[in-house]
Amino acid sequence: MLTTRPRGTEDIIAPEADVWQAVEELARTLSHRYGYEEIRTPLFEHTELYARSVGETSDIVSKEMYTFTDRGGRSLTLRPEGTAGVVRAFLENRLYARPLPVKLYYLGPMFRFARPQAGRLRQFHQFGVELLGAGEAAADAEVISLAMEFYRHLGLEELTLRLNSVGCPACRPAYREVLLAYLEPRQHSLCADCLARYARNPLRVFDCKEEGCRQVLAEAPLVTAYLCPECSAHLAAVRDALRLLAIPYEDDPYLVRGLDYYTKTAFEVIVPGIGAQSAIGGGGRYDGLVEAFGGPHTPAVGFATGLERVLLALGVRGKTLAPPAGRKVFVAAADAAGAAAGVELLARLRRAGFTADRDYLGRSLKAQMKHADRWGATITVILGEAELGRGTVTVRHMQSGEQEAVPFAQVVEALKEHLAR
RNA sequence: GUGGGUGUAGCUCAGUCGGUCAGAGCGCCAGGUUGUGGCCCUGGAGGCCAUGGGUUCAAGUCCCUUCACCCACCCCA
Repeated sequence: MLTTRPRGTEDIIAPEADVWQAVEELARTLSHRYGYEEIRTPLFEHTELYARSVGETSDIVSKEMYTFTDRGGRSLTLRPEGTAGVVRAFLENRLYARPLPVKLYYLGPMFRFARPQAGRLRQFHQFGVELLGAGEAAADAEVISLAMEFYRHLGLEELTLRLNSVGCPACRPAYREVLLAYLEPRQHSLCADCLARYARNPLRVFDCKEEGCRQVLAEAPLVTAYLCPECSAHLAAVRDALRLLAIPYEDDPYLVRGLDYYTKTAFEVIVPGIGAQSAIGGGGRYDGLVEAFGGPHTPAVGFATGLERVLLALGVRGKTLAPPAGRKVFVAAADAAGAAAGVELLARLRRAGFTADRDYLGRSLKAQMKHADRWGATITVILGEAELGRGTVTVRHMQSGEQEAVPFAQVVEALKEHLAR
């Protein structure tokens, strides 16, 4: 156990770590471009926060939280998702007093205690945005637009955007009754899981893939048919806005997100080929959450995407992000005198912005050359008594194998020219 | 929480009906070059064959336990 990482966690090591950096950089760049600013909330919050926002009956709260008691006897929970913490911070820091809407993005680890499988870890990473203080359908469309742009920049294709509305406190309760009335005489056809859902959160029966349940659902009343005029108009407006942005989508009346705080818009992005967990991102509107926490009425909409799943999708398609520009210089020493002179040269190269390294194992020149090659040096500078006697260094271009003598004092300048291209 | 699969060197894997079975390729280190990488040749390091039991004269090789990983269900990112 000493050398084994906890189940469902991963070490991210180069070269994969480079891909992570590229993806994260894209997330930040795009967010800023859309006017979002970063928010860094704690990795753990009071357990109560999640219980009251995500919902007691949700799977996340009922069986997936990493909850612990600290030494002060408080119940804390490692964040299972980002929205609750952002909303808490929005209120605690009185961000509602800032010019609305407040646009925030976050990037970091989330924790959920579930059995790991393809695309599912116990510690995973999300990039998400929250747009608080805007109730217009255009806001929903913007959030979706940012999400789709993120995927597009990464080169992900074959994505499907699924769209639905889950109603609001004005219409959902009534629909819930209608649905319950429909399901009640058909309980015998439902699977065990759905019977539990029927009792706790009937909307989620729509998630079921069991044949029996699907047959029952085929005739079931759909939430979209029972939306109040406001929700109905909102959904239509979101569709219009998406068409205006030329973002393709599919209406999915069966899409019901598992978190209690969603109202109106719910959406999900699906990608094929990454296993059973094909949703790489999702989000929706939560117009009542801020108010439920005692804040001012603040309609809001957000989105989050799982970075592990994004990387999976990238890998599946063999897409690779551009590697960092090669400016790697290795300083090799032919002898002790060269090694001494190389120390100073190495420092100069690094100060000039080069990625530069040398040998620290006292290895032969041959071994140093081999190491330089494996390391990916574009240029190796060779130093020895012969060069020092002439006041030069030998610059070897690793790809072509060509070498030239460059005056010791002008090495940095010469390499800048060589590697400028 | 449930089900299925897997677990031999750093990596990918061979190991036949239990009896030289502890191996290969790649990688790593070194030598072949006296100051020079990529190809080639040679040599070397590295494994309580996941773990703990059991069966047997004898077990990576059969049986069971545990753990881990993978995949699927649940659910979601």
